[in-house]
This record gives sequence, structure tokens and C-alpha cells, in this order.
Amino acid sequence: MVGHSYDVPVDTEALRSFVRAAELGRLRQAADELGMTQQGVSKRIAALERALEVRLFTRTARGVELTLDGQAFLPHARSIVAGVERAVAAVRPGSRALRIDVLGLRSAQAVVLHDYWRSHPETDLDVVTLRVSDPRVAVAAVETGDIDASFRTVTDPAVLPADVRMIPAFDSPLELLVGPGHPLASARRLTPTELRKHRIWVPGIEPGSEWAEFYDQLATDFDLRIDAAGPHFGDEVLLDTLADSSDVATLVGARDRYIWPPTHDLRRIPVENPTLAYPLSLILPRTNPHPGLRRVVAHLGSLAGLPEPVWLPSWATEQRRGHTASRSR
Amino acid sequence: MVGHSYDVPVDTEALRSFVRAAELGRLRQAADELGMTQQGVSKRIAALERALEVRLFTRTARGVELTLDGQAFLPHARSIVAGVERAVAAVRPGSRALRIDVLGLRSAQAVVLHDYWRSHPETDLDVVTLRVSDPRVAVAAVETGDIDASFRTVTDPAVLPADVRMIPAFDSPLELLVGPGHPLASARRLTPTELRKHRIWVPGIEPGSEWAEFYDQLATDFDLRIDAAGPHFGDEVLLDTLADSSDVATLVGARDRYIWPPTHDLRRIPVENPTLAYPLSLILPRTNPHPGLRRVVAHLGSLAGLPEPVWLPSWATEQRRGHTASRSR
DNA sequence: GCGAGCCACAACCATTGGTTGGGCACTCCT
DNA sequence: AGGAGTGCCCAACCAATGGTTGTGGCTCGC
Repeated sequence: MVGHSYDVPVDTEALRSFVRAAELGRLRQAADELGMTQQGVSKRIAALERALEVRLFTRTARGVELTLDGQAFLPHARSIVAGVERAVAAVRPGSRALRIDVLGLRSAQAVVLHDYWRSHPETDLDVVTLRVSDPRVAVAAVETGDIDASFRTVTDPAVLPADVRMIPAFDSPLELLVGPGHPLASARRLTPTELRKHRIWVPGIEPGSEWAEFYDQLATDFDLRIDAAGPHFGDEVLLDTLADSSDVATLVGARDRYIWPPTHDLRRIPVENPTLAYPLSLILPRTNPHPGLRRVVAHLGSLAGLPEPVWLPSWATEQRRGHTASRSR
Repeated sequence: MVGHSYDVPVDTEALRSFVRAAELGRLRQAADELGMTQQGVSKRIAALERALEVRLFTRTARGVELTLDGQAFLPHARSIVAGVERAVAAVRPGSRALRIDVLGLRSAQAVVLHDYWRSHPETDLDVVTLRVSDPRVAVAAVETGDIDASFRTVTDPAVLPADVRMIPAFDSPLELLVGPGHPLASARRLTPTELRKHRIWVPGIEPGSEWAEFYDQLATDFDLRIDAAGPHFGDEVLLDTLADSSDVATLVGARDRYIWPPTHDLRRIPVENPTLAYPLSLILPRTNPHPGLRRVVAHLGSLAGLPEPVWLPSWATEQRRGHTASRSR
């Protein structure tokens, strides 16, 4: 009785013919538009009907008319045809969809991009992950045009090639993520100094990366115990550990989309006064950027600011002075 | 420079293989799952890559790995495969998607169904139009199972076969639709008696249909001039006429999705005290209704009521007494 | 260094998906 | 009423597609 998914081979070209024939009501006209013979279209549609085991058209003396099944099928067929168009556009060299690299599909970067896409659903936007930690690889990918932009940061702008630039994207505020047994679990809000003496575990940070530098400065400036060493065994392990522990906490981006089982009962606690924020940057080509990128950048600029005061690592404040200076020239 | 839609033939079976191979990272495993040889999958994917003119995988000694293009393409491929599943499910006899007949795709009925789908996007729901005015055809279609339910009304419940029943769906309030030059154009709200002496034109009503009866009773009860005769040349003609006329108005359902050019400047004016409402019914099989239908009916029951008092045609009030009585037995 | 595992290439073949040609059903016009 | 016109389906045919088997090259681990 269960309708397991039958593997019906469906030819997208047949769907295209079906859609056109349904719209025109004539196989002949559809055939002309598609550059083939009327018999060809007839056979295609007959094959479709055979595969689906339903009649899609009633044949009349002056054309074809959709049956009920055909009516029900048509919007699905349209959506598939459109999906194929989009899929092809996504990889078509030269004029392909806007492609942006993010660190992870659950990261704040991806969430912001998803928000952008929801408010501009007409954009063909593809979010990919390079799966490399070295930002220079991302820079190279932007330079060659494999990707249109990347949410990475190079702390030393001198390493950027002439044709690549980096602009501030948005500042991602951090929250403390703790299990129910942690002493800070019931706090509604925390200041950085209140995190002192508590062990903060942020696994998976590559030594020498900009994230390592970020947590380094953070630990120094507020005298925190941040343990950013050790391998990362996946979010599940991290979340499991947090849920069971009464003394380990971690820092996550406020917009990061972490998902944990309801039994874990983890809590996210905003940190303010100052708000701790990681300054996300966007690396993009200086010349001939993808046309869709402009609007994404504009969207990033329109994002709401953070509760003042905001703490940022030193390289961010330095670069922004430079950025503003170069803009004011 | 414009990227017109290249007609790249895309084989859905190849997409299926690609998705599976990308998930498993092994052509061999994907081939086993799909019940074919490794070489077959290899050829399918090679064909895809040839058609798209991009490499989707990098081949390594221990499997395949997505390229950037592959990553960008994967979600699209998934969506197409899922679309095919849904499309097949929409017409698969026996266990097909929930199929409901409405009078028109812009009608209040369709709008309500669309709202339902937006809040329950997991339902496979197909909205079709039988394109016949005779409600008995709809009843027959429900009886044979061609459709799962129909938003029609039979004023005489005796004509229903034993296995088909009719339940109240929701009451659709009417609004006056007038052009800018009409004397009532600036009213914020109207009562039925204020419509007296004004010419109301409702084209396309079939004589003898329940709609004819409705407008008949309406005209009698409030002494209105309702002209329900004459053919309907399409909504565009109706809207054009209204926009230009200073003495013709029409009645439309408050939820009907009429679309007119902005230059027309038509106004919709609610009618209250009493609210005029058309009682929509749902015709559905008494035994073995489609499993998804239950939730749609529940949703209909949860719709907000209308501003009291409400005027309904006599048959509705009669049937509801009967309906309530039979329920209380 | 060699076997195991994985993918690509080549040769082969059934099936598919298109073509042309012909026929039947219905409509419309005279 | 009959014939021209239109529209779709069926049959025969044929190239190209999409699968198979067999083989070879590559990388990794022992």
C-alpha cells in the first residue's frame, strides 16, 4: 500500500514538448517551435504517457486538450523544465550563476546569503564550500574565476593579487553556547569579563589561520582561557560534549545554524559590552565582477549593526582605516 | 551577451546517478545501488559533463570528488530529481497527490488552497479546473476518483450518489468592484441597500446553475439590479469595461485574485451589514477519501468567520440545519 | 613491488528516438 | 452532401544513444 518511489525514467525533452504542446494546444505548432516533426512530438508524448501510465491529452479533431491528469502534471513538468534551465545556467561557463564560497553551509555567511536569496529569489545563487582552510586557495579561485567571491579574510592585504580585493562584509557577533549543567547556563546576557576562568573550547582551528589569530587576540585582550587546539571531530561531537559537560563552553556565531537534538538542551547566550564580533570579509575580483555580486554587496551593507560597543581584532580596525582612506581619495 | 536558454538535453537518469555518486563518492557503489555497471554510471556522468561542458567530478584513486561546478550543480540536480518524483506521484493512479477541483485558478477557492499549501508545503497538492459548469460532472468525477474533491455546490442534495457527500467549506464574502468614475467609488464600506438602483453586471453566469440562483435570491432579497445574463468574454474585458464605466459595477469574492493594469484604478469595496457571502461547499467521497483531504477540511474549518450579520442564500441555511441535525444524531 | 580497488576506454549490440510516408477522423466551406 | 483542409496516429526504417563485457592505467596500502 506504501507508494515507494517508482523509478520512472522521464525524458526532459519530452517534458519540454509536453509543456509547449499543452500551452499551444497543437502538436504541430509545438513541433514547429521545437524544430522537429509532428510525429516526433506525438511519439514523445506517447512515450511519456506510457511511462506514467496515464493519458495526458485528449485528442480532438482540432488539437489536443489536457486531461485532468495532464492538468495536474503540467505545473510539475514546468517546474522541472525550469529546474533544468537553472541547473544548466548554474555551471554554464561565462554566464553562470553567481557562485560564492562560504566556510560551511551552516555558517553565518551561508545564513546571510540564504536570507538574501529569500528576498531576491530571482537571483541564481550557488553557495559552495571550497573545503580548504588556506585563504590563499580561495584568493586563487577568485582570481581564476572559478568562484565569484569568497567569505575569507587575509590579515595581510599585501598578499592579494592586483586583480583581487577584499572588502568588509559584516561583523558576526559571537554567543556563548553551553550545556544545561554549566554555571553560566541561566544567564540572559554576559560580558566578556564574565567569561574569565571558564574554559572555552573551540575545536578545529587551524594554527596560523586568521581564526587562530582572532581567538588569540580575544584571549589576550580579555584574559580568557580559550582552547583552540585539537582536531574537530564534527559538530555532533562538540554538541554532545557541551551537553554533558558542566565546565566546557564554546563560542559560536549568533547567526550560525547549529542543530542539536532537543534532549541536549543547549543554550545560546549573547555576549555584550563589548559585543565580540568576528569581522567577515569578502574577497572578490576588482575587475569584471559577476553582475549579481553588486546587489549582494549592497545587501551586506544594509545589514543591521551590532549593539555598541563592539570589540574587533586589531587587523580589522587597521584595514578599515585604510579602506576608508582609500575611499576618501 | 545575453545568455539565452541553451537547449541542453539533460537525462534525469543521469542526474540520479550523479546525485548518488556525489553522495557516495564512488561510482561503483552508486552503480550497485542503481542496479547497473560501474562503466554505465561512468558513461552517464561523462555524457552529462559533455553536455554541460564542465567537469563535475575530479577522479582520484579512491573515488570521485565534486568539483566546484559539481558542487554548484548538485543542489539543482537534487531538486530536479525530487521534482520528477513529485511529478510522477502527481498522476500515479492509486496513490497520487491530492487533487482538488476549483472553479478558476484565481478564485477564492484556489487562493484558500494556496494558503493551505504554503503552511503545509509537504503536501502534494494539485489544483485543477474541470472547465465544466455542470456540478453533476464534478460529482461524477469525484465518484470515479478522477478528482479527490471539488468546490462545487448542488442545491439539491438528493442528486448526490450514495458514496458522495457535500460539506460546507467556507463562506466567501463579496465585495463591490468599481471603476474610479463610479458614484460609489470613494466609499470605504457599503451596505447591500446602498447598492440599490446601481447596475451590477456579473457576466458568465450559466442559467440554471447555483450561481444564477444565488444572484437571483440576492437581487430579490435586497431589491437589486443584478444583470447576470450574457456571455463572459474574459476577465480582461470585464475589468476594462469597469474601468471606463461610470455606472457599471460588479461583485467579486473578497479573496478572488483579480489582476488589473495599474492604470485601471479599480476599487474593491467591502459590503457589510449584512455581509453578503456565497456559501462554498466541498464535494468529496464518503468512503476512502484521499488521506490528505482530512487536513484540508480541518484547515477550512479553522478559517476566520465573517463580520456579522451574514446573509446567505436559503439553500445554505436549510442544508446547514440538515447537516447539524444529521451530525447530532 | 605487487595486489586491490577504482575509473576510463574500446568494442559491441539492443533499444531508443527520430525521420518519412500513409491513413483515418473530424471540421468547415461550398 | 461532398471535398478540401487540418490534425493526430500508426508503420517502416534508420542513425545514434545508452547500456553491456573486457581491458588497461592509475594510486594507495601492505
